[in-house]
Amino acid sequence: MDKLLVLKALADDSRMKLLALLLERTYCVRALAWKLQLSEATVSQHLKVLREAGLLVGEKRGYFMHYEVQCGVLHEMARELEALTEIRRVVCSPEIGGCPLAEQGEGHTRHILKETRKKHCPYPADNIKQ
Amino acid sequence: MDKLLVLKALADDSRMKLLALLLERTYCVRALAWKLQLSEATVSQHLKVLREAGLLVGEKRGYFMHYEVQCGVLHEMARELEALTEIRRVVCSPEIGGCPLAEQGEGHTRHILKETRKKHCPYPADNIKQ
DNA sequence: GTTTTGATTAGGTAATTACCAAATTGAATA
DNA sequence: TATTCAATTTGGTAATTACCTAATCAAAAC
Repeated sequence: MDKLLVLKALADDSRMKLLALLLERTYCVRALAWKLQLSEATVSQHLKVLREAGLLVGEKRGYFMHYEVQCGVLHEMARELEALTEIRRVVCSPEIGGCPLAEQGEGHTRHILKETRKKHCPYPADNIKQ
Repeated sequence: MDKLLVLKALADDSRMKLLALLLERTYCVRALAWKLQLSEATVSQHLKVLREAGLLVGEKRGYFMHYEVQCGVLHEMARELEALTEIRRVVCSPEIGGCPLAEQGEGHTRHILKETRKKHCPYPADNIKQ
């Protein structure tokens, strides 16, 4: 799953409406266009974006396309957002083993010298350039 | 929470990276710009988008801004995606009480007459216009 | 085989977005 | 009070996107 592609697909009002409609039942493109007050071409393009993100799978039945929402991708995406929140903050605690940032070679150690900056920005100006 | 605003904010690679970085710890804008190889102005604008979506809250401490990721909004967003998947399909089942779509005045009843279309598109062409 | 018809693609436009350099802001310090 | 400096805003550009109409495609019906 391409996380970014899915988010971009979801980040549009018309496409969210299409998903919601297609979750409820099957609609032909003309019906979707009518519901959203858009041209069929525009709807078709939105459906393509959703398809390319993996959120829809289409199948032609008779005259009409039948689109099915891939709930699995929605679940996966939700899980990805949850996973983000699980990132824990790195904190300096000299008492119990020093500062994990000091070893990263990211210029953090310098701050220990400059007290005023230590508390504020782990990347002071004179440490970033170059 | 403006769902669409949050999705739009998340649907960008740079902004996702900013969130991930800021979840781990505080960075000054210059540090973020350096990490992402973007100008400080650009990063500042991305931070604004994230702020306006409610994903970040900033506080000035000394010279520097301290941004905090609002995990609550991420959780909410994840929950919204889950909620989407909970939409259940409406199905016609004449045996147990007829067709729930027939009463919606959406032109569904007509399909019962046109057998070939009934199975495919609930909105045939001649039923949509106007 | 030709016609019909739902869906897609092509071509073009207006609006939005991502980016940068330069100017501005405003809190902290000297 | 004046200066410093991180962050933001402004102004401008190139790329992307959402939308339309018209043309094309492909399956079904005749």
